[in-house]
Amino acid sequence: MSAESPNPNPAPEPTASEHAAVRLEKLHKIEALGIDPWGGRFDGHQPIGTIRELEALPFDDTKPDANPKVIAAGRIVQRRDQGKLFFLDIWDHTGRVQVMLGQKQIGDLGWQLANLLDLGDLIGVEGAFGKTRRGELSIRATKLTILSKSLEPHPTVHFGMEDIEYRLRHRYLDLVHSPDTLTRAKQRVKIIRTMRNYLDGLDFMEVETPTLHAIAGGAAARPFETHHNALDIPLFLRIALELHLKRLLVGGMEKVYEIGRVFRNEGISHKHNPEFTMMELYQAYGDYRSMMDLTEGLIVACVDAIGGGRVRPWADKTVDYSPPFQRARYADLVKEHAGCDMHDPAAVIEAAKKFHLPTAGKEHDVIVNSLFEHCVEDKLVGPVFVHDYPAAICPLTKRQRGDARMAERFELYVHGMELANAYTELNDPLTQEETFKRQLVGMKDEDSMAKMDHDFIRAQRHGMPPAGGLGIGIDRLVMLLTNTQTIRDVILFPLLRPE
RNA sequence: GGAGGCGUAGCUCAGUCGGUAGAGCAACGGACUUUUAAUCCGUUGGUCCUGGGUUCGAGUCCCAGCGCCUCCA
Repeated sequence: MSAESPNPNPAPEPTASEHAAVRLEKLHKIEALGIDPWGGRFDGHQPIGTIRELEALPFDDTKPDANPKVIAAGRIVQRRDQGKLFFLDIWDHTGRVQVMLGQKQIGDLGWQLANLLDLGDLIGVEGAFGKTRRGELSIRATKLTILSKSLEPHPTVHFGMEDIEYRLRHRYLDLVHSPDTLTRAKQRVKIIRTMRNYLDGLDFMEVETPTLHAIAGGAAARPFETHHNALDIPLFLRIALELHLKRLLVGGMEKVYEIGRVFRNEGISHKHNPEFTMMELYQAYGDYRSMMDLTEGLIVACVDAIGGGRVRPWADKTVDYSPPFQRARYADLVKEHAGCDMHDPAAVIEAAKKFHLPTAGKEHDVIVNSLFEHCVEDKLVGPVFVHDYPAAICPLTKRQRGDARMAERFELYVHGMELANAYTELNDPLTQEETFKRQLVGMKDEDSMAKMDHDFIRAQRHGMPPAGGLGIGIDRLVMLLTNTQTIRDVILFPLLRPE
């Protein structure tokens, strides 16, 4: 980093609180005992969830070895001192368990260490597992190891993590203290893994394509700009995976997919994060109808994978993911909700005016689409495949054989959210070149779905197979399946303005 | 981009009409070897988001800014 451009995102200053000072002092006291407060390798511990599954036995003080020995590691989340006996609750991502630290049981040095432990410290314990007199599953520690000292105070168990901003800026604490956050993170992993397994089972090949693009195409979005120093060229972070995956179709990869991050330099909302995860797949010799079947199977597999049935809650409503999903023609929906024939220019303009939508200087299909967005989208409960889109807003899509005004495309909607987008891929480089040019005329870059990409056209000119293509927004899928109304809670570290 | 809401102790929150900055938990000191939101006694802890303004006096009212949230485009 050059001297002229200091780090624009400096980390916030460490807390200069009294709490931090007290903990630092304890750290030094631990060091004075000859103990490394930062721990090290710690072998043999089991997940706490697994330990809890052991059959619980009553303690028998006369035979301390009678109960099974366990080793656990976790974060101290609660502490109840009882004179010369401390009860600690330690937590790991699989559960929580009580630990008993007795002065007699853990020895002199162990007891001195025990007195220097705080909420938030990571410890390892070894001891017999059983129940207390009150019936609480506990590890009666005979050995105590500190694995890491926390120099900052942690939220208390029963009054923590209410403030949304605090949770987002301290996601590591949120994971510990908000069970839903950890559960969602695990469900997200499961959904993505299910998707991979499903596609791998269909002989799709997973690939990785570049994130840095010379031309950011494949979607209508403003890209992030960057610069490569050695080549001295501008580069853009990708806004879609599409154009490289299609090049691979030309290369003979007949079934190909990628799950990866895309970046769009746009506003932030409960449905939008500037970087998000897309799954895109392409299947040679398929079309948008075969994509519908695949989409349905894929989504149902994900629904089944996280359990809880196919009728799932969404806010105060529900969504039924039982196949087959409903199908509806775009034109019929426009007719039903906007009250006009989408192929009748005069009727479309009249309808647009009725809903106070701008029409000046806009192409017919663009007006139709704004009618769709304004009148139809919110009413789509779904899951519903909306199919056969106006061609002009689909520059990468093959036109219908009998009606060039329409494109072979569908989107899958659930409660007004676009969950999937698919089409019969345009593989005719001559038409492709035209639609790229046509999109460019009188349109701002960020509004255009297509930017002239000569390298892509050249690839297509070498013979791209007819194909079906599908894109699924992973974040929105996870939102829907985990009943999470904001994208910030399905992304562990959503973008926030630096403090 | 527009409108509204919120911002007070480490955390969760009160704070009346503008009149000494509060509680619970956490922390600190003490008692306690079967507690479990342990209990009991005592103590500490504040840039009231920031900067202006009005006022004898501002957490409170006004203006501007920052951050987050919600809704709208």
